[in-house]
Amino acid sequence: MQTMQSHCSLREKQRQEREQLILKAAEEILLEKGYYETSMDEIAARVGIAKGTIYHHFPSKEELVAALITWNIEAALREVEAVVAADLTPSEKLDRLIEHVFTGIYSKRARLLSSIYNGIDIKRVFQEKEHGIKEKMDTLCRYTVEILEEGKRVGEFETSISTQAMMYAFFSLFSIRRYDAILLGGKEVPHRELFRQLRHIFLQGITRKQESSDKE
Amino acid sequence: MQTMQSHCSLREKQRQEREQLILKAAEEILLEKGYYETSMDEIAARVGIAKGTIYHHFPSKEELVAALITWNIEAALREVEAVVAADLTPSEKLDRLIEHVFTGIYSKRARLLSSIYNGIDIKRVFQEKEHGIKEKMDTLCRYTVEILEEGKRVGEFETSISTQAMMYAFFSLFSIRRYDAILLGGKEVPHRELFRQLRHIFLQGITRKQESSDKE
Amino acid sequence: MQTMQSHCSLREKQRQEREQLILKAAEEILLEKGYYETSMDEIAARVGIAKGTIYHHFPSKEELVAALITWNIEAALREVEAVVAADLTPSEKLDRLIEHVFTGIYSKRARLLSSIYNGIDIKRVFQEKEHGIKEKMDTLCRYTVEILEEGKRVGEFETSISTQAMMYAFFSLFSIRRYDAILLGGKEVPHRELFRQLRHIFLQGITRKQESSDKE
Amino acid sequence: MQTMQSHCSLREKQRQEREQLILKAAEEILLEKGYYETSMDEIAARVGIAKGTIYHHFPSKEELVAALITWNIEAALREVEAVVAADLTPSEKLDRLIEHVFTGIYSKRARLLSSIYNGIDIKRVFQEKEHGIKEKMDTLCRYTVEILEEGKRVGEFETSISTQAMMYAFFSLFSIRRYDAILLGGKEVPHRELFRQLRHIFLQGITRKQESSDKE
DNA sequence: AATGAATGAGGGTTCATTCAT
DNA sequence: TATGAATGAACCCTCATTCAT
Repeated sequence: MQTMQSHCSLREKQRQEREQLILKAAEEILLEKGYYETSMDEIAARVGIAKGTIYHHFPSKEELVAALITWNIEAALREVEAVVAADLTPSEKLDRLIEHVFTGIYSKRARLLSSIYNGIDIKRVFQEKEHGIKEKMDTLCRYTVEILEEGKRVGEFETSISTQAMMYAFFSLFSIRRYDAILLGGKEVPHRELFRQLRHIFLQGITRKQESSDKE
Repeated sequence: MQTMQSHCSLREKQRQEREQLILKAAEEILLEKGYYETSMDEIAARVGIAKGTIYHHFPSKEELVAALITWNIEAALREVEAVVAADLTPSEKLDRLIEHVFTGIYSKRARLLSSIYNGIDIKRVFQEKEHGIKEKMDTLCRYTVEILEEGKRVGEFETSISTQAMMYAFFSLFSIRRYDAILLGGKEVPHRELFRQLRHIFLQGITRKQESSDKE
Repeated sequence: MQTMQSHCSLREKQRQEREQLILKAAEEILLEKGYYETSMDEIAARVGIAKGTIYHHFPSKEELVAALITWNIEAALREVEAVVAADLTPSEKLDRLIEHVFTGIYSKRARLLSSIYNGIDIKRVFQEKEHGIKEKMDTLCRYTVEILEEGKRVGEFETSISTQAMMYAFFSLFSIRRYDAILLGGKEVPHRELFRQLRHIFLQGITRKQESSDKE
Repeated sequence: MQTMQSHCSLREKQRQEREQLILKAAEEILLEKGYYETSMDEIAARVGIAKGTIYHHFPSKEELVAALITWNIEAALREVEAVVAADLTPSEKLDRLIEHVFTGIYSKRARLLSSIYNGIDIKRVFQEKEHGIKEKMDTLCRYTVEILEEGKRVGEFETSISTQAMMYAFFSLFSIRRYDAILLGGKEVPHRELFRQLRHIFLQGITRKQESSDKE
């Protein structure tokens, strides 16, 4: 029985490892080529397994991508939770969050999540209840909203700006890499510096000023 | 001769009308479904013509989309030119530009242009010289850069923030609608108000302050 | 009435001229590209008329090609008839015929006819009765057969070789250009000399020898 | 290991068999209808497989045909090599070669090879280096040239006829079946006898004569 | 469980032919 | 009658998914 146990868990472990490899490969290719230009063949080839094997782990291409997204969102969620739980002022928390966004933005995760919200691509996967992607995303938002509203309460953030607008501004940071092609034209950028300045713009934009602000 | 004239121009007019119809339909479906999920069949069906007819107007799906993009960029370019040429302070110019972006953002144009920079999708079309899309995009950027740098010169914008960073921040406004699904959750928004606030965040973020700014 | 007459015949003349232009253009492109790679669009473009106009002269692409073939075969037939009617020995007649073949082979006509018998391409057109292509071709053959058999009667050609075999050998001369690509490899040939030698091989091959020949 | 071996080779064997079936079917239809009238659908249907399956074996229609041609040329090459290596006089070698041509001519191979040099059809496939078709064809020619020139050296063939002309005459034998439709008119022929006589014409045509030859 | 060949619906594209102007 | 835009069937090819081994 024990043998069977360990046998099973070994199996299970191998299975999980394999699954990770598939997700890894899928992520890479997805980032390189996008959803539609990524074929199951290529994923299988990169992992070094047969195409059919992927279907033992994921029932369809869409589900594979959904799993990938779920996995990434959960990771993001954990990070955000840590930030929220930390003993910091709202400004500092937001700062950390932006740090994560940017560190991530030039890393795989954010680019993947961004490429996913690339609008139309895989939209349907998101709406489907089973993966709870929407729910997790909502939780993620709620945490951020909490920080912002706490910031307003303690007078750090401008109360005349709706939290929703702040959220939009915050999320728009995720999309920044999309404009590399236009704004860089091939040149390299010192990412850190760019990040520092963008963070400044954003924080400056939402920070509370003594003598009010926009009256229009 | 007159007959020929009018005959020709009638033909030509009909041709152009049809072309517009095709572009219109393509734009709609493209916005709904994205590049890959949009089939020539469906476009034809929506216009109410045969699939082959599309190919009398556009040599390929890619070219059809390229035409659509070109058309939209040119329109944007004209608007930006008008703003640049106007007798306004840099702040006011930028304000107008953002106005356009937002008016557009909840219009087809910006969503289309945004969905285009969706990363990988139609990238190749962009690089191809013939359409001059890249060039027009560059021109568009240059205009914006001019406004920003003029603003720095006259002391309206913060000189310690690189123009590039400002550009990134500005362009990120284009992507805002992508987060509707997460941040709205189906609710409607008072777009005008959201726009006003986002504009505020952005302008506030780049505006020059008396008592310094970036403390990091 | 007379006016109408002449009016009609003028019309008719113009019509015929137009038809010739179409046939001419079709012939050119057919020779360049073959049947399937030749499009009605291209033919119309080369003539400088609208595609629809071709259909006022020829009910279909196949019929257009059939007309072209018929036209060429009739011309060939006239030439052969002239040779047959001339006051020459069978050897001399055959010589003239070969001359025609070769002069033609490096001319449009033979290449066209050859490209047509390129096997499969337009086979069906040939079988169709209406154009009488088959009949004309048969007539053409009969003339040649007559020459060969007369040659046998007067002792010029080898009687132990069947006329049919001679015919096959004779016709095979038509296909010679097909091997240019392999046998020339880009080099130019002195066609006249090549022709002279091939004629020699053929005539030598069928000429009567004193001491018989192949017994096997 | 054994299992894997046999497993692999079984797979591989099946694969090869299937590939042969596809080539077989393609050959048949190609001969019946020619390149352009042959559709992948029909090939698949004749084999009794799905269209997509063909693409697991050949990356495109052109490549499928190229494979077919390559296969046939290689077979021809082997035969020719055997003849060349044999201990025979040039005349005898040529005789054997013609034998092959004719045996083949009423077999699939020669008809296919002939239909291929049908001018424009599949030309491009030939020029492409990868298949080495051109090279193999050249080798094939070289062998034949060797025989002819050896024959001239030993006084069997007429030195006043260029080897090139002989080659043209020789190759023209390949095209003979094309004239069946005209020269046979549906009747059957005793192929052996026809072959004997054509061979005679050809050999007689190039054989050295005591009392000169070409009188022009 | 792993394999990878087979499937077949679906996509983009071409082009002979039709037909309203 | 000439035009050329519209048509739509047919083609080649791709790829997510299935299934026999």
